[in-house]
Amino acid sequence: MNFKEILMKHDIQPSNYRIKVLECLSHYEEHPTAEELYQSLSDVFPTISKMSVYNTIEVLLNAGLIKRITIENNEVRYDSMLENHGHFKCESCGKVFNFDIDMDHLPFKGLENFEIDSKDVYFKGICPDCNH
Amino acid sequence: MNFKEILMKHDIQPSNYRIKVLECLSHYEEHPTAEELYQSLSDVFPTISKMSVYNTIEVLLNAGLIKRITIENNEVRYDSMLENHGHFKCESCGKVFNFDIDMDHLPFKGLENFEIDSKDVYFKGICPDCNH
DNA sequence: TATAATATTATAATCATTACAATTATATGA
DNA sequence: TCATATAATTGTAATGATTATAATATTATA
Repeated sequence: MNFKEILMKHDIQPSNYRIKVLECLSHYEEHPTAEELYQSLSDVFPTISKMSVYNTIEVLLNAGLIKRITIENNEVRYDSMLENHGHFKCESCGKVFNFDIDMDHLPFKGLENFEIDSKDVYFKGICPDCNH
Repeated sequence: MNFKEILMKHDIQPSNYRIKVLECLSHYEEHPTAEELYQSLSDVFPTISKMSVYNTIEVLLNAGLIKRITIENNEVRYDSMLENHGHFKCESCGKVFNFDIDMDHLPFKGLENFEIDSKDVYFKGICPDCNH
């Protein structure tokens, strides 16, 4: 998986920031907030501004390479778009887990004339670690 | 359906504000923001403060009588808890529609040891009115 | 190299929500 | 009924993530 090539295929200049954000979001089970992304990138690029993080997110969102997750009020997280999956948020530790779900076979009805562009499934509860 | 009795059953004093908020949220296909709730209540109670709307929402949320919907970044909406349903947001007109979905038979796996307390399904796309 | 286009930065503004303290209304016991 | 405690409501200010805007730096390309 070469993030530089992915970016170029989408006509986006593969700047270091953009490559690094894609890389961060592709780590399994990582669903950072903009702030957490800023912290991560600061380790590698000490002079980066928070604006650059927001700009980078914006560019990647528009290209459809990443995705916003808004399970909770006041907590916007980001995720890569590698495959369809649901998100489980532990209400105890706050961690967000991916889980497998077949988005093409959800048992819904009543949207016959609607054009459905995206589907999100969010669960909340307690994760095994917190439920010992 | 008597909102006053519902509130009393949950040990909540049935103030006029609380009754009215429950009533607003029980209207089918209404998913107001806090701001929109404030506008609605202002029509009936001209002296109401926005703080009272937030307080009332908080009380009803804690009692499990209403529910937050956070489909989009920066747009928190509220919904009654009458039955399980999914939410479809039209990306053209912004309206949020309910749709039927069988939450007890979602095709997911991988959460064997997780305690699942709530499930939300959010779709986005274009509604029939906007897709003429 | 020169120029245009794009990326990055810094600063200030926005705006929904929250915090907090003061006031008002309601419930309950004497 | 009145006094007091409890809860509800209000007003003001603070918070904090995101956005807007303009200036600067970098990159691409002729």
